[in-house]
Amino acid sequence: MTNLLKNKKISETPFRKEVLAIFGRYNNAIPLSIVEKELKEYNRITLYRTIKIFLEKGIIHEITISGEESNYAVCQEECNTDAHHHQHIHFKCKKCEIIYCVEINKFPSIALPNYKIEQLEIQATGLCQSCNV
Amino acid sequence: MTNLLKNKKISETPFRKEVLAIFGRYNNAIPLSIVEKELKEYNRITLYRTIKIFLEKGIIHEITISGEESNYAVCQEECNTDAHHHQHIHFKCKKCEIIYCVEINKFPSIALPNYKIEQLEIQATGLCQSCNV
DNA sequence: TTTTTAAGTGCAACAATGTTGCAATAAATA
DNA sequence: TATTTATTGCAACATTGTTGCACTTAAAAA
Ligand SMILES: [Zn+2]
Ligand SMILES: [Zn+2]
Ligand SMILES: [Zn+2]
Ligand SMILES: [Zn+2]
Repeated sequence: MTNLLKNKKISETPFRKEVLAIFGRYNNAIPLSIVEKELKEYNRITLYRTIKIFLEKGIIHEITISGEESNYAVCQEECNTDAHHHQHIHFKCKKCEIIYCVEINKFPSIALPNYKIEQLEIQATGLCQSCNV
Repeated sequence: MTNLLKNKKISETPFRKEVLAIFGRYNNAIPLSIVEKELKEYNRITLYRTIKIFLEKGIIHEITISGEESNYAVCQEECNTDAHHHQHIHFKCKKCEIIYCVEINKFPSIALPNYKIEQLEIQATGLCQSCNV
């Protein structure tokens, strides 16, 4: 996790390491508000810039759901500035409201007449492993 | 289109009719900035409240793509406050950048062990009918 | 390791976006 | 038409995100 910053060719500062460590402690996507809560003290602007560069460099990716706060989760290693290479869906649990990145082996494909589909992004809602009892 | 407001049980005001007419003139999703451009003069707050109630009542739905302005498109008749009943995907063209609501007859389904999936939302990117030549 | 260079941080100030209370106004209902 | 109810516009505010610039820190070179 630590060498991720070096791998992505951005300076390894204490603040960035700390933010990255927070993401690492969760195995689901988290909103900025949680990052802020976990940081004892921080500069609002620096945090914005950190999130921005993490997104640009493919360190994290953003999950947006209409009417809700954006969530962020660490990317796969292969992601970069130009493209994200995820083979997962974003699953939001209706009960615990946690958003998970769920790996999926056979990604569905759809065809639309006259359209050329290059990429699919899937968001699912329902009950997660813990809540589906 | 006009009686849509009555059907959804909200007051039929000149402003609301005008905003609804703008959505009706497009056959794709549009951002707030286009609505604003089409309105000769308008009150910013009233527009926000109009969009908000349209969303709540299931008159329009919101399409959010990470890092981009939200887009809005008219809903199917069956949509309501509690649930949207769309059988379509959101397709964003890489070239013209327009976002379309594309009807799809066989909606894909996915299964995840231990998860209970209740709803899927799909966003696709590629080339639209016009740009795919 | 020290020096040089490049990048990151924090402050101030600003811009954009969204919200709320309240009085005036308009729409729906009786 | 009169009454009730909902909508609108204003002012003021809250939140979110951005930019320029000086200062500090990290990385690279010597
Ligand atoms: Zn859950
Ligand atoms: Zn993800
Ligand atoms: Zn196109
Ligand atoms: Zn749609």
